[in-house]
Amino acid sequence: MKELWSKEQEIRFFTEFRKSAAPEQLFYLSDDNRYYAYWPKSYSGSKSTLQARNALIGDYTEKWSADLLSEFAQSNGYHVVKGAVCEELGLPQKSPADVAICRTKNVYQKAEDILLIIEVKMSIVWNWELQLQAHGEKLVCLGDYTTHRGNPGLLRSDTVLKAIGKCLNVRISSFKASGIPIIVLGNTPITRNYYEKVDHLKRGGIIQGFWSVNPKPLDKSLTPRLLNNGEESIKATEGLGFYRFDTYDEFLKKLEELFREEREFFSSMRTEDELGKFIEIANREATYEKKAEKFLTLIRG
DNA sequence: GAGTCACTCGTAATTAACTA
DNA sequence: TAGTTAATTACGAGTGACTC
Repeated sequence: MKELWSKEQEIRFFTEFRKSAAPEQLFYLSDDNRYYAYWPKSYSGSKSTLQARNALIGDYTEKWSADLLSEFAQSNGYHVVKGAVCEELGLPQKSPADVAICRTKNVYQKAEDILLIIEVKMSIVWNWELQLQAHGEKLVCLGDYTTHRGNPGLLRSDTVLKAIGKCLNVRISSFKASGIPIIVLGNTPITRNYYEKVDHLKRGGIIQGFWSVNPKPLDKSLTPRLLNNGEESIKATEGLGFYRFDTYDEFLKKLEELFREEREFFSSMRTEDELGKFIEIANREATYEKKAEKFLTLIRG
């Protein structure tokens, strides 16, 4: 049984990379010689911007996401591919799919063998202090993302926009992309400003969901911790464009749902007269599937 | 070795919301 | 209406991987 994102995963990240990286590569060093993962909001000393950690986080979270999907893929006879390349779908070697579920295990994929594309946008969510001690070292959690200056993962508008851009690039690359679902996988909520936008993206068939695999991004004290806008971490948006998973089973269920039905993305800018004609022609076909096929052929013609 | 790109995150600048 | 605070956007930073 796989586990979703939690403090445990972040401890593993720091523990793993501390074997090969100096504390200064993973933590900020404050004026009073303390190592912080993020600058605490209460800290007022001199600050720097840590860059050496970025690529490590990207790599770690992509591997972790691939592992999270591996059981599901295997049980269905598919493969999880990290960094899948498919020129046809606008996924060149320079900007491959972070993770994909495919029919084969090759990095180089044909469009028809790709079943799901996943864009991973994850960060370190909590703040941590590395305490060096005489006998080893200790990681102490200092608080959730409301307590530090960092704005992790999908809480950043530019991260969300970048994810949308990449997904859109795949969608418009080829008609072969129109049946492949695309998911943005994160470990934070999204900001209120994007609630309606992610729902529109889902309804429009561009991105099938912004999924958070972090069940408890906020620490709760005896009284529930509220965000500035007066709400706790959001479970889902109205149109399910954003969805937070609380258990691995729930995640599996949603994945199965995604694979169960074949979908077709289409977009167009046609006059009502043209659309009416297309519908009339398509309606002459015998079955709903045939009607849809005919309609899509006409609209793409 | 130069150039390009993508990674994430700090912060300046801008916009929105609130208060007196 | 002006001043203040909060929220959001956009830019640019260092690094490693990659290509030529």
